[in-house]
Amino acid sequence: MSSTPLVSPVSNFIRTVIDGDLAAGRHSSIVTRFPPEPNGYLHVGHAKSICLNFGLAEDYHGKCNLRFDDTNPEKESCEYALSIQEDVRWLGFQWDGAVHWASDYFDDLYHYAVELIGKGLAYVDDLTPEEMREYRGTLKEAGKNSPYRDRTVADNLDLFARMKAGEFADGAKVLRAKIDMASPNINMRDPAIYRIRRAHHIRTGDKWCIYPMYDYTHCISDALEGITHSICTLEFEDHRPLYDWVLDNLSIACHPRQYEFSRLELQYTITSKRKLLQLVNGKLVSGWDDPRMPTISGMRRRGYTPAGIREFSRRVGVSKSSNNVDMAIMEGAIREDLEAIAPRVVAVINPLKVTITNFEGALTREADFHPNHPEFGRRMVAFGSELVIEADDFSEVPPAGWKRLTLGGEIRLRHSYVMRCDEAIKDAEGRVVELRCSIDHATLGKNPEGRKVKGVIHFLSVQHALPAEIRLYDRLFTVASPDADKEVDFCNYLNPASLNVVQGWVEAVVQDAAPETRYQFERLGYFCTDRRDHQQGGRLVFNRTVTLKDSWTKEQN
RNA sequence: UGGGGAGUCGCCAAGUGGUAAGGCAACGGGUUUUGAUCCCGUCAUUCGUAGGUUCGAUCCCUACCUCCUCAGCCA
Repeated sequence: MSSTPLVSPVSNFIRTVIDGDLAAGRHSSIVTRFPPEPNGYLHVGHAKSICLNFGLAEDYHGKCNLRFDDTNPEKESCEYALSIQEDVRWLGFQWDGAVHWASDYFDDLYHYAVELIGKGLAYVDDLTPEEMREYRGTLKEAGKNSPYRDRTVADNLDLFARMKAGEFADGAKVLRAKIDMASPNINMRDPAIYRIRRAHHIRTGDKWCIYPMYDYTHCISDALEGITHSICTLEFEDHRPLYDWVLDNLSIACHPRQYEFSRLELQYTITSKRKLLQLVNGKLVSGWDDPRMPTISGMRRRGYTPAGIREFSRRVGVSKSSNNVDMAIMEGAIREDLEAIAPRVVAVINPLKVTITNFEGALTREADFHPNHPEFGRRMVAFGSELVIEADDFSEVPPAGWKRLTLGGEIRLRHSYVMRCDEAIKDAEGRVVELRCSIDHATLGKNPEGRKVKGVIHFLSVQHALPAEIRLYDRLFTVASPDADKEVDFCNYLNPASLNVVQGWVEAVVQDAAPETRYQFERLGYFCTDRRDHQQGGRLVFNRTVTLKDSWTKEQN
């Protein structure tokens, strides 16, 4: 039931390119692709890429493929591939046709390699990895040719066939593209395109002992699928000449064009797969889907909505400049969606007992689930002689501008009576432990006469409320760029208060909520029943997705 | 002068040789039985710096400055 905002797409350089290609007749429609390696869980950066690629296909009435770049069997697993598909679908996208795999093209890739060898454009090299690094040169010095570079086509053909046949040990030889060891672009200094690796592949099993490299595979896979615009992040800019070189030298008619955009950097979080893995392995978070994680599964569990994440992606746009996106943009996008779709309900997370001294004759009242959407329905708001309110809503010595409860003061109990606090009862240490209050029986559903009551606070009738576990999340790191300093381990910046679990009370209507049900707890924020631990009709567990905007607290600081 | 990129409001980000969109944030004000939402208003004489071309430059040219990125048989 996510809302679909009727907003126009934001202009960006990729759309400009597409518009030009379409206008010039270079393509009649576009085909994009989202090409993850199934070696980990997707994060918010991938979410941006998904929204970009699938979004472009939608906007231009084209197609978008999901293709797994599964050319490094040692790192890949079916579990990852499955989670990636689930994440893409959850975000609200559907790939064109069946899922594609680079491994679908292993035979083609092999034959194209043979074609390259036949043209004298690839050779089998016996250099060790260390020797290869030495021969490669440096950023400022040209490399030098391998002594094996001039093997004959016949020898290369024979050697490559034997590599495939398993005659050589892992790492003993590689197939290299023969380009230019003096190129200022290191990617063009005879890059390896096939290596020998006896590893079990999740799809081809033990059929192959040689596997193609990314640079060689990606462009051919794109071409084979008829991709028109191959969009990736900026670090592949230097690889584009190689992408083009491979396709220019092969008998493939299709030549997709690669475009690069800057990867997303979100403040107070990290998106490095390696570091995310470190958090999981080090048990610093509960798992890949810990609600504090910037993974898609983590954001989902936290309560972020697909429409909210899509809107976030639209708002941050696509460019080539490095960025450091303010969390407020994400939170704003999430709140906007939740504001429209989340039923309102009451919860008290830091309870203070209130006794109503003149309860006799008090009534209950119906209240809307959403102030601007009567179609969401209504529910009864229970009242009782014993209530709980937020401890924060009472102050003996209120600061200037206070609109909440204070000794002798009146407030409106949301959806109920106007209440006055007559007495504060304290414990031995002087802490307020209970309030004795009285209600104005004439104020149910109407304003009191002769006076204005500004403040409104929420409450729950103890007798009717249900206990619930409420998990309050804050940012995972204490600094905006936790991994900016290479000298300091980002774990030093973990926020010790990123998770605060409290026992609170909720309205009984939420009792039968299914996992992943979203609510606004009035005046507190948006919450979502936990996917894993919440039990419908049983143990109630809520995750705080995001707080409400709070101009009062902000003003106090 | 190794190659490749980027520099427009606090954070994102359009834009074009014709006189700086939008969003987020912020700040005022109004409505409100959520200090929420909603509504109204304010928020870059200026586009990294310095020159040049031009009637006119953020956009073209030159030089400079800053930042990012590349030396896996990873992707």
